Amino acid sequence: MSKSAKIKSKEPAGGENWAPRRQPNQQRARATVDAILEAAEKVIQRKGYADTTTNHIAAVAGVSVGSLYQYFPRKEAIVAAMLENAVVSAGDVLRERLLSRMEMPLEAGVPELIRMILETRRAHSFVFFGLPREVPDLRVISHQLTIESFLSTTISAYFMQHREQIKVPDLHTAMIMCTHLVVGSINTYLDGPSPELGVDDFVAQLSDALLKYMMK
Amino acid sequence: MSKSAKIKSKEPAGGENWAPRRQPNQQRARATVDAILEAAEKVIQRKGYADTTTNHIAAVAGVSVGSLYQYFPRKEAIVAAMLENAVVSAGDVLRERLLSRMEMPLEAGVPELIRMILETRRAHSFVFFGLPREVPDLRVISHQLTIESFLSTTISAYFMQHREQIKVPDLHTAMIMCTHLVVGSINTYLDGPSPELGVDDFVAQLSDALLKYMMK
Amino acid sequence: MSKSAKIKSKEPAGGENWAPRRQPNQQRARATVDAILEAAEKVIQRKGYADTTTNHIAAVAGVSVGSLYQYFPRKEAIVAAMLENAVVSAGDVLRERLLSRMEMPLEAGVPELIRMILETRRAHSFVFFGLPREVPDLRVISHQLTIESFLSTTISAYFMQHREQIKVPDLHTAMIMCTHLVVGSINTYLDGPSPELGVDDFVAQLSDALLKYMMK
Amino acid sequence: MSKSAKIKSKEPAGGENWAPRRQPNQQRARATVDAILEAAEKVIQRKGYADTTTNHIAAVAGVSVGSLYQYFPRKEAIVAAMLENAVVSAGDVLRERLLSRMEMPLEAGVPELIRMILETRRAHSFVFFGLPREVPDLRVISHQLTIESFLSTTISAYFMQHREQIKVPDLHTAMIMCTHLVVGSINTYLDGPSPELGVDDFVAQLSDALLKYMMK
DNA sequence: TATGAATGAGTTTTCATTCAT
DNA sequence: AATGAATGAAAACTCATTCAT
Repeated sequence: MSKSAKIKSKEPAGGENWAPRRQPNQQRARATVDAILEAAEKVIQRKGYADTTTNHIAAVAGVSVGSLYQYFPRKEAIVAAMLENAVVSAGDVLRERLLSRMEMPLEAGVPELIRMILETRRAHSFVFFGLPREVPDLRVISHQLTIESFLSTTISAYFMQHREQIKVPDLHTAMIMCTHLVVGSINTYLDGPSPELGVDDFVAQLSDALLKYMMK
Repeated sequence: MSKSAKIKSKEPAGGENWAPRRQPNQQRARATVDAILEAAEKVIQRKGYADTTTNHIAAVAGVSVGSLYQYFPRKEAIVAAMLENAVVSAGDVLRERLLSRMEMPLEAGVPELIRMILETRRAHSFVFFGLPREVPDLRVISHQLTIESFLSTTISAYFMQHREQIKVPDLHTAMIMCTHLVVGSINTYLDGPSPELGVDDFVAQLSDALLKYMMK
Repeated sequence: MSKSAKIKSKEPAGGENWAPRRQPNQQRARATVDAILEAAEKVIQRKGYADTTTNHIAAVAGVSVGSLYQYFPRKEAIVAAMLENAVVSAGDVLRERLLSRMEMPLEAGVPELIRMILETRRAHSFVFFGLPREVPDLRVISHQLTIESFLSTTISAYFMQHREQIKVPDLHTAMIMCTHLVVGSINTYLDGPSPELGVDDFVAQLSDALLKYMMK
Repeated sequence: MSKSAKIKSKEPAGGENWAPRRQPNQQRARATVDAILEAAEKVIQRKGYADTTTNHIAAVAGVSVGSLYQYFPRKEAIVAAMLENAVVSAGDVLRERLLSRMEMPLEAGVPELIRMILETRRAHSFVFFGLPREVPDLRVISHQLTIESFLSTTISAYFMQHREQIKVPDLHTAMIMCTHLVVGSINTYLDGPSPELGVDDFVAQLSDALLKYMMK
């Protein structure tokens, strides 16, 4: 039983409610929510989710626990919001940058694409890698929401644009495989301890592998 | 000193102690330890580490909490032991199977290698993927101990054996990159929800990509 | 960090922190603290410190354990607070009463003084005698804080006031000795099982001994 | 409820049984008992009674817990035995030394007596002072058994021997008072932190006070 | 008689969440 | 809307004691 579940549940036991408790439409409220989210990221990053107390988050945010619970019905709702924020913003950035490179030829575009993904992941590293790992109940929503799906779409979209250059018997399979190769390698690369490969080298090699895979 | 005080100063304030508290040299003890480990795997897999209580593990193992703590000084020590067990046994299997395939030509050996790694990982899936994610303090030792390093060595060893067929400017870089590609892709593949690609297809594709990458 | 891990590293590893966790500035809080302190005295007196659980104290105080720990970071902090309270209040009483008797001649003043000390000690008997004995870690602070030092000062002050009547070669030594005689005898008297000597007799005899000791 | 009481009591709930479980009549057994007692003193002195586990005592004694419980039915029985040992041996020493000084005149005998008591107490300091304080349930038996009563008897005996020199209206009261003065002062003296008075000075002053008190 | 593995009730302490003000 | 005191269920861990071998 998770800690939240342990609590004498006053909620009539309906489905989970991940949404913030109220839409903060007023400025003051918006500021409060932001302060909480910021504080949460700071604190959780330092101490880990399990060791972060809502009271501590509230204190760092400069609000009372009561206020915190006004906007987030349970602890997990805070990290859910963090994740959503990050995913949305990262997705926006990615989409935008991709659009302007859609026409780039594969030889130049693939390294660009890889680098973009790498950087986006690194920028939000903690939220993307750390959080879903530490918050068990977040994993469910994480897999749907995570940038993974954005990436998959993004990558596919780009390759579809250049599909006539691609020499593979089954395009769909290749798409999936590309996603695995790109996302997987980047994960392993970023997740490991200090890498034995410079970023530029890594990007170059991965691009090389990808291009060879797809263009005979 | 009161009970609470005991907690503070029990360990002489050195680094963490992951080792089992005593070596069970009698068979009754050995059985207890095994039962605990088995129960732990079962329970943690089902409920997640954070939601698993030591009392529950003990109950499932059919022993008392006291016995549990006789052999594992803290909750984390249990999962540490699980991880070590899995890493060692997986490593053994892998090494052995690899040796008998060392002479296989790349075209046949690479798929074999990939499949072997994939299967080993899948067999111990939870311990390799789930555990280190859920147990923050395990991550440190996990990275050193994890099969990752075995894999890296394993893969490198095989490719070195066939290095004259490999057409890459920098063999070292290629080795590293191969590890990222293999391990990363397999992780992503296994880690995702139900895969859109059959195992055979996945292995075939990954092998294809790898061979192309390394042999022009 | 898991629950157990929290325990280890909660306090930044400095010296013990005996201070109450927060200053109860609101009256509700003040009432809670007082209730806890009262309950603690009652319960510990009856069952002994080692056999008193914080849950029980809280229950008797009519508050939740959580509240208890809001104000007292560890079990020992409760008795530390009790001791400090008692020492301060006893010291105040003693000082005040002594001042109004400073001019009393030795023959009348010494019995007065002895009786005062006896009564003060008896009033707070448990806190002064029992507590420091039962709570090992309290002993350190107890010796500095204890009324012992107050007594020593108090007694010395009075005798210094009348030093011209005192016929001893070394006034300093005599002062120290007097403290030992008074405090020691009173301790033994109060600490024993039912005394074989009435209080009045005891005070008279001790006064007698003291006066003879100091005035030839 | 004390810890021992908590245990599912297999004992039919008769009166306490403080006696060692069996009379160790064989050599090996005697050695075991002694080893346990020695280990107990060493360990308890260092860590305090509450923090000393029976397992630890057994380990230090070089025997198994099982053996320990063969001879001491409960943890407290160990300290009870320690106390009894000390009291008996101290009593013997005291009695013997006193007998040879019975005829000494008060002026020389009183300092001798005081020094004897002081030294005996200091020699067994921990057992006499520390133990009874730390072991709640020991206090009952402690008061009857403690050297206190020996002292009282001892002191009285000596003074009775010289009662014709004593000029007090009520000899009985004086006896009691003397015990309080001697025992109390010595306690306070020994119990305090580093004393401000040398032993010789202390003995001299206390003797002085005593003699003046009793001989006008 | 010795051993030491096993027991399990009981303790301290935490922290998500509520609610009176 | 905000505050922060109060709540209390639950978890990790200990250790006196037992008992099968």
